[in-house]
Amino acid sequence: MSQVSQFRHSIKLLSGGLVLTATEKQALDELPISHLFIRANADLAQTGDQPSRCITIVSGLATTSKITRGGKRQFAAIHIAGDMPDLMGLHLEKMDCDIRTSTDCEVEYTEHEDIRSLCARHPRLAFALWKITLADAAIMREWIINLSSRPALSRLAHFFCEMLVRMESAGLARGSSCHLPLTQDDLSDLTGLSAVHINRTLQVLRSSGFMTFNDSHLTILNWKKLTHLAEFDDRYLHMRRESRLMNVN
Amino acid sequence: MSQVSQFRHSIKLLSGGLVLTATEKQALDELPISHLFIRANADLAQTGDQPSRCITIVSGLATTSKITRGGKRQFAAIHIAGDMPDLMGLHLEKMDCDIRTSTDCEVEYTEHEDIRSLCARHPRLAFALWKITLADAAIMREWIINLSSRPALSRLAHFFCEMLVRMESAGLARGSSCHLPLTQDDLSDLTGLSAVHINRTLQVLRSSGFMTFNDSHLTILNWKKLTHLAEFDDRYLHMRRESRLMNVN
DNA sequence: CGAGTACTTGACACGTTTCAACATCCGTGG
DNA sequence: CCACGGATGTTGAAACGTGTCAAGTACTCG
Repeated sequence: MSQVSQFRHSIKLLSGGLVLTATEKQALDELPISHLFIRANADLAQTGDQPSRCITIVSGLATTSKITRGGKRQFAAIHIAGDMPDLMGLHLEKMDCDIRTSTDCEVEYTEHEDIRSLCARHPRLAFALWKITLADAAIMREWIINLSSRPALSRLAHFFCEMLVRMESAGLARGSSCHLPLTQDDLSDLTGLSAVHINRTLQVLRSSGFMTFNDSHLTILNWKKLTHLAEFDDRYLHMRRESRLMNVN
Repeated sequence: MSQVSQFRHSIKLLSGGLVLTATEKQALDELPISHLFIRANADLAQTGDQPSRCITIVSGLATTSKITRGGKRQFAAIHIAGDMPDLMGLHLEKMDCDIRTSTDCEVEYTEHEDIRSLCARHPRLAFALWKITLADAAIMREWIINLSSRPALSRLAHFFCEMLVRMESAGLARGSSCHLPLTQDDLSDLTGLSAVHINRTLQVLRSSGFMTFNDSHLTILNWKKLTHLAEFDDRYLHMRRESRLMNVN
């Protein structure tokens, strides 16, 4: 029996526990999927591309970014295992952003044509994929709020809260800790703060005792106080209740 | 013969010129739609709601916002005629944001159940609606860039560039000018800048000679220079070439 | 006429950026 | 083995953009 694809896994996971029928399962199993390993800092898609297939991340980190005139790269999203970062390419003619690996990545490719035909035949699977793009949009909405209305300390804290919940939901956290290989420069591009200020803000977070971020390792020591500081409310992530972080230490 | 709904019009417009088949047209015509007038500053949907229908704006302005702990309202999107601001409610269980009218609005309501059944029977219409949500997401991506990487002057200019292109595409602009009933407080919530700073920045924009914003009226006097100042590139709006602003004055 | 809303202005405070120097770590090649 | 360069992290001091507060104007509407 063939191994279940990350693609199928993502649909189940992110669709809020959709129970697949036998024919839906079969359709997913028959979906041609190719499996690839990609090095860090490689382009998965570039602005202006018209991709013919879409990516599911099996492992590693990737980012969605745009370049501003100053040449500075600014991140608009970060993607972890299970995410489908260029699903928008399925319906939009051209990519309006760059998608790059941030670490070595294992990815699956699925042809747009196959997905379209799958969606046409199985509306519930189409809805599940559609929902994934809507959940991604919800995250962007929250990022807009985070960027425009929270000072450095809360903003950075908010980012870490989001990442731990998402990593936990992807099965990549142990307790309230996870591997998160981002440099302070990455955090700068993610939060819109200067790298120097990220450094100082990290020190404040560390000294608060609520969390640490060292050696690519995020550890949250006081979830309650950190979420309060960050004004973090995980409802925008649209995850199922039972999969949420419940630690109250 | 019944009047063509804004819903149907939006699907055609935003789907990049989808040519509807006879049966698709019929399906759209048979879609039950109710028509309502809503006063300014009224809630269309609130955080936590589980809406059973979705809105198409026929006229007026609406916003998507979230409240931060300070009680400050921050906008994550602004919607004009033809937009479907709560389409995410079709697949997400609960609203993660508030949607409110900003002016008096004329709206259409369509039941989720009817849309779902329409989508199941007509995949191309499903794709068109899906694409609308993806185009909205693309705007949010650009807002993230705008908020995190551009100083007040470019940021505000960028917002005005976007609005003129969108209004033009909705048929609501005359030349390079449009009615845009937003207060400086609204602009503050839209750009993440203080109202006082909006005021000063507007003065700079005015004195630059590139544009004016007075009496709820936006006029762009030098499109080329303003877009350059704003780093505005309309490709993220995913409109069809021919509908783009072509004035180079 | 008074109240309310939107807009305007000035002075000052504060958060964040910038720049420049330095520390640390790590893989690579001599 | 050590020397080196490059990427990453750290620190200090100064400059700058933006926020805040407070006062005042202009306009509309009842």
